[in-house]
Amino acid sequence: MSTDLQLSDSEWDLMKILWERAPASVNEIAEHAQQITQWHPKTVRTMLIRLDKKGIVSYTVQNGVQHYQPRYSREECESQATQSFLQRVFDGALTPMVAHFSRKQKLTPEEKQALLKLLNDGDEHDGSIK
Amino acid sequence: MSTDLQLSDSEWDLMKILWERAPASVNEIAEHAQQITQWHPKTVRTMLIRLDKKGIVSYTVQNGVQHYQPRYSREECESQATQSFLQRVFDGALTPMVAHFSRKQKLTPEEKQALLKLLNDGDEHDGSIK
DNA sequence: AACCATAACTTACACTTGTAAGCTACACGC
DNA sequence: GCGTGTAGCTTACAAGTGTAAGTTATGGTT
Repeated sequence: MSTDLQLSDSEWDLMKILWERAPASVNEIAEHAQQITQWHPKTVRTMLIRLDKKGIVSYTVQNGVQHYQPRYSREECESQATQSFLQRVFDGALTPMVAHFSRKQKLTPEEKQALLKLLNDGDEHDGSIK
Repeated sequence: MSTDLQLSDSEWDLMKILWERAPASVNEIAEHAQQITQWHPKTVRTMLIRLDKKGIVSYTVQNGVQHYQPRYSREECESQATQSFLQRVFDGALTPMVAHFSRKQKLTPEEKQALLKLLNDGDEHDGSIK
């Protein structure tokens, strides 16, 4: 299942809009897209058609107008993308990536706090060290 | 500077070989590549030519044979890739990505330990909370 | 019934990527 | 000097992406 879910850069931008406001007509989508990008409405439609062919979105017709919606949650797509990114760049491991960030001082104190909290919370509700 | 550095999937695989054994002849590279992929040596050459055109690798000629080498460190490329990945998928923030991982229980206890250590070490040698 | 606006469908075209094949030129061995 | 094997150069071709334009069909308005 979850056949592929490889989204291109632009597709991500488009999907983000869909996840927020689906189901939406092409016009609604194109309108919101233009607040972020320079896409012509025709471009938006083409992209939606392609996403549909790839099985990533679907549409229903309401009052003779197509309303598109994602077939996968943002979470699912994030998961796929993260996996394949980590695989590609860091050979599959998360730690080196964060290490990288840490080294480069790209972490704000707030982020550090958030991460620490996350990790500690996780510990509690998991608890096992095998 | 560092013009672009967007590497494709296959290019990453190839670059990983280069970072390990550069400078290396096409044959050496192709040989190592075949332990990982199914690439024909001609394919490897084509990829190197393209990477050269993109300014990502360079070569010197030794005994009439080209020896290729990266023009950017793996770190630099990782940095770029991570930035653009986080931007694309998580709107630029690292925390949600790790959160995502955490939720999905994808973190092994070892990874958690490593991450905690990282974050704490970072704190010490940085120390400032603005 | 005819017309017009708008939605939808079909087609286009250049660039990138994956994956090489074919041709050429030089270098070494006879 | 001539052939033969490699290294390198040129070309190819299909799928995917970015970015639409052109054409048709359909529903609402007079």
